[in-house]
Amino acid sequence: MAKDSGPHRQGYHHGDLRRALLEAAEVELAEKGPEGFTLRGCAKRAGVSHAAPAHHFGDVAGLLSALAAEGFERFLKTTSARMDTADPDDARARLVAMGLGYIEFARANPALFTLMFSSRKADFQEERLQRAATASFEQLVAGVGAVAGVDPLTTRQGRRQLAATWAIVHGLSHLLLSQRMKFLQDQSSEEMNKDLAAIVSRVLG
Amino acid sequence: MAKDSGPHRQGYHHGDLRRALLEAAEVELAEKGPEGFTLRGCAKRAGVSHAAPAHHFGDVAGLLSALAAEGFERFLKTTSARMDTADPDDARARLVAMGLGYIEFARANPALFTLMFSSRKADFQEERLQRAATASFEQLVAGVGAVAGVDPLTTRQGRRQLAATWAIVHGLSHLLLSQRMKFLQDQSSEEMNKDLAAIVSRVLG
DNA sequence: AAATTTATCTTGACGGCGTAAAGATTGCGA
DNA sequence: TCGCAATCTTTACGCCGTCAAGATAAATTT
Repeated sequence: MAKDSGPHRQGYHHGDLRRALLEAAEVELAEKGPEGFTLRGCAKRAGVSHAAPAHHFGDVAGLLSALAAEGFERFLKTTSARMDTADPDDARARLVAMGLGYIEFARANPALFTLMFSSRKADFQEERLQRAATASFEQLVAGVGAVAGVDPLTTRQGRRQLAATWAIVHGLSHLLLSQRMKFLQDQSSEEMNKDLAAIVSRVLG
Repeated sequence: MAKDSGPHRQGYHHGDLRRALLEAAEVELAEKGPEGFTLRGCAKRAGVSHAAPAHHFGDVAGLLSALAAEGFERFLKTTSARMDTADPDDARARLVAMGLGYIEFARANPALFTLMFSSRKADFQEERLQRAATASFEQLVAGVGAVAGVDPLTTRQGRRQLAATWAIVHGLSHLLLSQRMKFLQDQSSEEMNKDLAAIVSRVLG
């Protein structure tokens, strides 16, 4: 009687509802935006009752925290992959590449990025989320440290360099996502990417 | 029978409910955050029924749009006042001052700033909001133009300078508001302000 | 293999939300 | 003064998140 979808869902029990709900939540987030997101909508997408998510995630904050944690894990993969395309001996080029990966992730996953950086709907005390977010931060610290030659957190100049690096890539990401940089976004995609690369490498240089 | 609060509210009619609702909305926003904000909460704060706001603002988006418009108007005043504390002949110093005013406003009005820049709950097609936001943008363009010597929107280098300026101050504002720059915020307030000034003036220099 | 426990999901209910419609009250112009 | 328009309240609807209780399936024990 149950309509199978994939290897799971053979009736009353789902099989891997946790995974299905996370995927449904990402779609819900992308389609409705972080403000229109609803738990019941996720349940409907996953084909279960509105109260089913509670058992796996407790409440809506639990689901969004898990999704945000996955977001940071994927975020780290994206920036790492970008870094590895640069000359391994050129710390500055690697940091610039990481920054461009930061912006790339934001543009490719706007709703997820917003959840990760512009929302209080996720609980950043939750362990997995905290660890994933910290790992991304530490990658940034290491990247700036490789350029500066010291741990940026230990010196005043290092902290300033760290803050400037983070702020420029985060500011560009956030302003692009909120559609406020029309003067950049009205251009062709290649032109804009050239501008972004030029801006980031100038500020980090 | 009616409990007077101020010169208005003499019974069934309020007197200046529109103004009272805007003030209530700002308090509601500051206390509950942009996510916990409710229209009924605003009405309760203003001492009217939950459906009263509809007549003045239509729906919740109308109220938040009006509040965001006021936010941008105050924002422009803040940045303008900051600019005027700098040497009138030093375009760069004036731009840096404006950027620090940008950050200052964000820190002084976190919930309002979030509504203005990180929310889709306001309708940016609404005329007054659009005009107020545009005016702030134009001030930024003029400030960068005064440093560059040309209209930044007309040249590639100008657009990059404009984007970098905006991104650095906006990125710092947003990351500070979301409590993610602990390595800056753990310091004393004066130390942090010195860092912010150094970062902004270095990027704009 | 049967019985029992545990995990998973559904159903139903509650209060709070935004909003629409209809009624009550007041201010204002004719 | 009378009638109209503006302002506010009341009531109602559907949707939301969450809780509690029940149904079902899987796992474990005997």
